[in-house]
Amino acid sequence: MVDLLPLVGDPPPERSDAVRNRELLLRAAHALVARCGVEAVTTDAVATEAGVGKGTVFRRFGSREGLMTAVLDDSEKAWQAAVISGEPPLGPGAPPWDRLVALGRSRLETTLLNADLIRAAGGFGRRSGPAHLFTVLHVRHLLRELGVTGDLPMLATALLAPLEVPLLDPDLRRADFPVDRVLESWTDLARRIVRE
Amino acid sequence: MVDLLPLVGDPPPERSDAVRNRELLLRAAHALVARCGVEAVTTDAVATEAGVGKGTVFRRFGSREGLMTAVLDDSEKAWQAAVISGEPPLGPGAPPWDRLVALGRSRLETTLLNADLIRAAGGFGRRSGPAHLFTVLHVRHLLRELGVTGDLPMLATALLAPLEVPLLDPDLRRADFPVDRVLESWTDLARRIVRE
DNA sequence: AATAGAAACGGACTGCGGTCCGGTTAGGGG
DNA sequence: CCCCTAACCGGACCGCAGTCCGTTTCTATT
Repeated sequence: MVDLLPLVGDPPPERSDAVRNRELLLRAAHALVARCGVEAVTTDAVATEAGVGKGTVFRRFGSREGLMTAVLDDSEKAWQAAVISGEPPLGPGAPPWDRLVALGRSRLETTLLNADLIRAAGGFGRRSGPAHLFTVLHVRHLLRELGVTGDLPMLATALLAPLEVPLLDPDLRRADFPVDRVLESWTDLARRIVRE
Repeated sequence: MVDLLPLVGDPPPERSDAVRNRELLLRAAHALVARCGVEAVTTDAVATEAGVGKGTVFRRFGSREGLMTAVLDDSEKAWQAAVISGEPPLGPGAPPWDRLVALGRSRLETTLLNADLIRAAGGFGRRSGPAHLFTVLHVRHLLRELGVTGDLPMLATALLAPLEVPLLDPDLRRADFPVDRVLESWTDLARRIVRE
C-alpha cells in the first residue's frame, strides 16, 4: 500500500551490479588513456580491461563517445571544485569580470590538455555532458552579475565556443600554439559581449 | 630540358579518369541523398551507384566526411553567387549592417535545411571546406566595412558559431524550432561585436 | 605508333562500433 | 528462506569506414 504513486519518481535506481560495472569501466578507461593514449580505448579493450562483456559498455554509456564524455566529466570534477570554492580569481571572491577572464584562461588550458579526449567524445566537450553544462551555467551567472541583459544562454555559448576544440583546431596541431594571443582576442570578445 | 624547376608548381594536375570519377561520385552522392536520405550514403552504396570501386571514393575524397563536405560545398555554390552578385540586402548594394543581418538569417536557414548532411560532414560546415571558408571571409569583410577593429578572424568565427549545427543541436530536433527568436538573439550578439 | 612509368583503379580484407538474445543474478514479497 | 520477475550480463554477430596491393589506364616522350 506504500508507493502507490511513484508517478514522477526518479527512474528506478540502478542495481548494485550495474553500479559496480560502471565504475569498473570508468577506471579501466582512465587507466587505458593514461597508459596507451586515447586511441587505445576501443570498446573491446576497455571491456576486457574492466573484466566485463562488451555489451555492458554500451548499456552503461550508450556509445564510445558516451564513455569518453563520462571520463571527461570525471576529470572535470576538480576544476568545478576550484570554481565553486577555490582561490580567486577563478574561485569566488574576485570581481565578476576578473573571474570571467580567469575562467577563459583556465578553460583554454584544460581544453588544450584534453584535446584528444575531447575529440574522442565528439568534438565539443560533448555539449550534453554535465561538465560542459556546468561551465555554461557558471558563465551565465557571471554575465548576469556583470549586468548583461539579453539571451544569456546564447551569449554564454557564443563566448565559450571559440575556446572549444573544433573551432581552435586548425592552429591546434602546431607545437607553438599561441595561447596568449588567443586569450587576448578572447578577452576582447568578452569585453564586447559585456559591453564593458 | 624544359621543366628543370617545377619547384613550386601546383601539385601535378589530375588525370582525366580521376576527374571523371570525382564527378561520377559527386553526382551519385547527390542522387542518393535526394532519393534515400543521408543515411543511405554508405561508401559502398555511393561507389556502386557511381559504377566505380570503393577505393576510389577514398582516393578522391579521403573519407566519407570528405565526400559529404564536397557535396555540401557543391550545393553552396548558388548561395555564394547570391552573396557576390545577387539582390540586396544579401548581395552587394545594401549597407554592411543590413548585409550582415541578412547573412545571418540566410545562414541559419541553409543550416537548418542541410542539418543532416552537415552532421554527416562532421558537425561543423566542416571547417576546412571552401564553403565555410567563404562565409568566414565574407563576414570578416563586412566587419571591416563596419569599422570593427581587433582579431577579425576570431570575431567572425565567434559570430558564426551560434548558427552552426552543433551549437543549435539541443533545440534543433523539435519541430517548432524558434527561428525568429534565435535570429533576434543573434542580431543582438552581432550588435555587441560590432559595438553598434 | 610504340613504350615506359607514374598514377589511378577495384574489390577483397581488416578492425571497430554497435546490436541482439539466451542465460544469469539481484533483491523484494510471500 | 525460497521464489519470481525484472533488470542485467556477455560475447557472438553484423554493417560500415577505411586499407592494401596486384592490375589497369592514362599520358609524356621519342
